[in-house]
Amino acid sequence: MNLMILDGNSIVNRAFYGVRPLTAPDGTPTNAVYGFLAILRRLLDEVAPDALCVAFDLKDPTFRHRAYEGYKAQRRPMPDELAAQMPVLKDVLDAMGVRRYELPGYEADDILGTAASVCEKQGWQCTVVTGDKDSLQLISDNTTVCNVRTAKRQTDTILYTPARFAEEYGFTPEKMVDLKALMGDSSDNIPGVPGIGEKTAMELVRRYGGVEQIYAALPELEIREGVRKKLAEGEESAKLSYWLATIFREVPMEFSPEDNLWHENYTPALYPLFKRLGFNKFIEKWNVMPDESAVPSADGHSALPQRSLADEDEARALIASLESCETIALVPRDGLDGVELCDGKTVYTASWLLCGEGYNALLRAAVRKKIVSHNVKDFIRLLLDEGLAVDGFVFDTALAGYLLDATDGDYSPARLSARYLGYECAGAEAAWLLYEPMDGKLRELGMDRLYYAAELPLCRVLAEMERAGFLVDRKALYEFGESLNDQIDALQRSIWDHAGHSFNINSPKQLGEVLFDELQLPSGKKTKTGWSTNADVLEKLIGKHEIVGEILDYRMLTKLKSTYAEGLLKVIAPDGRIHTSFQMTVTATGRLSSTEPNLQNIPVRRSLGAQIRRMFVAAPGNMLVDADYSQIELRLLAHISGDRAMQEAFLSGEDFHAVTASKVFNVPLEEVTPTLRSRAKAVNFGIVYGISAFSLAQDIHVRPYEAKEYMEAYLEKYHGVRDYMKRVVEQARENGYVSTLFGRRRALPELKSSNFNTRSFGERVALNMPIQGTAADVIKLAMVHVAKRLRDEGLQARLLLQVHDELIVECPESETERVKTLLREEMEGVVNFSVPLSCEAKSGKTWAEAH
DNA sequence: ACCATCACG
DNA sequence: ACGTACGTGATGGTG
Repeated sequence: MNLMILDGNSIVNRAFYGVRPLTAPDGTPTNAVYGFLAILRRLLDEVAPDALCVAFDLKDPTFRHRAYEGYKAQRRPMPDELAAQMPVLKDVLDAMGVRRYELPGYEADDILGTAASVCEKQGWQCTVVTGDKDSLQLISDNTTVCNVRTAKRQTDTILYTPARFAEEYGFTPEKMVDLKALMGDSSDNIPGVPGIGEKTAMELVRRYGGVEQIYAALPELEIREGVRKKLAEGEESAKLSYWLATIFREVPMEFSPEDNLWHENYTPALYPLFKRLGFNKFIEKWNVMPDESAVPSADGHSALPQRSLADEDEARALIASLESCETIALVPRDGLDGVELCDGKTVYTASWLLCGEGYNALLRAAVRKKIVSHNVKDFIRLLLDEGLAVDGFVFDTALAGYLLDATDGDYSPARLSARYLGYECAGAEAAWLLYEPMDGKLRELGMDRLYYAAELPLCRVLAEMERAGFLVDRKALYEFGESLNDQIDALQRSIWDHAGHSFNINSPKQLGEVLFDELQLPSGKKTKTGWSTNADVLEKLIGKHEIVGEILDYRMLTKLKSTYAEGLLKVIAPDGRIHTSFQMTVTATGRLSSTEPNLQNIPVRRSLGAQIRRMFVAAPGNMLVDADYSQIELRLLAHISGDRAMQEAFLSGEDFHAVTASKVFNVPLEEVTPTLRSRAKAVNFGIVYGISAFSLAQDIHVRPYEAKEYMEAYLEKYHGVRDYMKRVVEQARENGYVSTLFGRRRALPELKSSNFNTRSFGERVALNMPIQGTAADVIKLAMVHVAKRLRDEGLQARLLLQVHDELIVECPESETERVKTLLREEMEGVVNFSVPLSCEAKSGKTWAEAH
C-alpha cells in the first residue's frame, strides 16, 4: 500500500509562481489553486496512491524559531494574491475528501517526516511530494520523495529513490542534513559554516560522511588550510544548522495511513465549488458530477475516423494497405515508442507496446513513403538514432507555419489547423489536412523555392549536426572554471570592503543602492525597476571609484564561470560531446537559434573569454575547419541597395571599413587612422540596424551633432544606400511586410502604429530584416549544399555548428585541405550577386585555433 | 514568471 | 517632442 503526502505550502507556491494569472468569474485570483490541482492530477496518474493527504505550515512560530530567533527571519511574506487562495485551496481539498494536517509549533516538513515514519513502521510505502529539497533527507527503501519543479510554465516531477539520489548527490539521503549544516540555506536563514559554499560542502560530505565525522577528525583531514580554518571557526554554527535542518519525525499527532485511504469519489460540494472558481476544465477531466447522474464528456473535433492498432496482426494489415498509398502523414509519439499515421482516410495509432515486432515493421515501411510531418528535424533525429531511413520527408507543417508567419511563435498543430483549416485538429490528421493548403500558400507567396530547397532539406542537416555534437575537453574546462575562483573571491572581498558591508553583487538592485545611494556615484540611465548598473553605465564611472572596475571584472568572471564553465560542463553528454539543439522556427529574420546549450554565443571578443574556445576540440586524428563569410551583411547591403560606390569599394579588394573612413572623413586611404576606421566601422554597422545619430554618438563616444555629420557624409557618399533606406520603408508601409531576396517575409504591423516608438521600431526592422534575413537564407542554402557535397564525395567530414555567418566542420586530418576548399566553394558560390561573397577558411585542433 | 545583464552574430 | 541599433539564449535575482 502506498500513501502520498503533499507539502501543501511548497506545492502551492510552485503553482502560484508557475501558472499565469487566472481569476474566477467573480474576479478572485485562482492560479495557485488551479496549478495545485494540475500538479495533483499528474501525481495521481503517475503514482496511483492508495491513500492521500496534504500537510500545511501554520503562521505561528515553530519550535525552531523558539530555539533560534534568526530562523526564517528573512523570509518574504506570502504575497496577498497567494494568501487569499489558501483558504480556497483548503475548501477544495475538503470537498475532494482529502485530509489536511497542520499543527501549531511544527512545519509541514515535520508532518511529512512523521507520516513517513509511521508508514515505515506499518509496512506502507510513502511518497512525499514537495517543491523544495529539504525533504530529500526522508528518502529510504520505503519512502520516495517526489520533487516538483516548474520551469517555463512546465511542471516536472522527479521521483527520488535511494538509488536515484545517490546517483545525483554521491552520498546517502540522511546526509542531506549534514550538507545543509555546512552550506547553510539563505532562504531559511540557516547559517551553515560561513565561507563554505555548495561545492565545498558536497565534497566534504562525499569524502568524510558528515558533520560529526568532520569535526571528530578536523586536524587530520586532507583539505585546504583555508577550509579547515573556516570549519573550525564555524563549528558552533554548523551544529546549530544541523539541528535546524533536521526534520522532526515524531510530531505528536494521531496519524495512521488507513485514515487517508482515498478514491476519486468527491463530496457533492466539489461541483459547485469548481463552478464558482470557473474550473470547467477540471469538471470535465475529473468527471466531477453535479449530482448522481453522469454527463458524458464531449469529444474534440475530428474529421477522420480513428483506429488504434491492438496487436501485431493489425500492424501487418496496415503495412499491406500502405502499399497502394503514396503519401502519408506520420508523427512520432513518446519518442519513437509509438506513431500516429494518417493515409487520408483514417488516423491510426500504433505503439511498440501493443504491436511488438509488427510495430517495427510498420515503422520501417512507413518511413519509405512520402511523409508529411510536424517538426521534421526532431523526427529525423529519432529515426537516425534507430538507424532508419530519413529521406522521405516532403513537408513539415511547423516549418511551413514559420515561413508563413515568422513572428507568430506558435506552430502547434492545433494553432495551425485553426488558422489554415478553420477548425482545430491534431497529430497526423492535422499534418495530413494542412499539407495542401499550406503548400498552396507557400507557392502563392513565392516561398516554395526557399522552403523546398533550403528549409526542408536543412532539417536533416541540422539533425545530423545535433547528433554529431562538438567534442569538449572536460578537464580543461573544469580547470578553467576553478582557476577563476581566487580572483572572484578577491574581487568580492574588495568590493564589499569598498561598500563597507557585504551584499549580493549579483543583484542589480542591491548593487544600485551601494553605488548610487551609499557611495553617491553619479547615476545615469534608469530601468523599469531602478538605476541601471549595466556595463555601459559602469564604464562611464571608471576612475570615479575603484569599486567600478572591480564590479566589471567581477561580472565578467562570474559570467564565464556560471554560464560557460559550469553551464557547459553540465551538458556534456556521455560521449564527451555537447549536443546543442538548433531551433528553426524561432527568429523573426530567418536565422537559426541554438539552445541547451546555446553554442552560438561562446565568448570570443575578449581574450579571457576566448579561452573557452580552446576547450572545443577535434577528436583524435581529426581537425576542425572554420569557415566564415566576411562582412556578408554589408556586401548584401551593397547588392540589395544597388549602391555603385559601395559595390566598387568591395570589388576593389581594399579594406572596406578603411575605404568607408576615407570617404566619410575625406582623407586619402593611406591616412586613415585606426580611430577613423573604427568609427567608420561603427557607422557601417549602425546603418544596417537603422541607427539614429544619437545612438551612434553613444556607441562611439562623440557628440550627437558630430555623429550626425558622419551619417550625413556617409549617406552622401553612399547615396544609393540613402535611396534604398527610403524605398524599403515606403514599400514596407504599403505592403505591410518586408522580404529577403529569397522571398522570406516578415510582417510589419508596427509601421501602422500610432505610437512613435513602435513605428520607429518598425522602420528599423524594415531596414534590417531584408539584410539579416538574406544572409540567413544564403548560409542555410550553403549548408544544404555543403552537406550534400560532403556526402556525395564520400568524405568523413561532418558539419558541427553554424554561427550565423560561420560554419564549423570536423574532419579527419587528411581531409582538411579538401574540406577548406569545398567550404569556400560552396559558401561563396551559393549565389551570384553584384558583389562577390567572400569566405575565409581556417583549420586547427581547437575552435580557438581554427577561428 | 519577469527583469536586468551579458555572451554571440 | 517623442526616445534612441537588429537578432538571439542563459543566468541569477526578485515577485
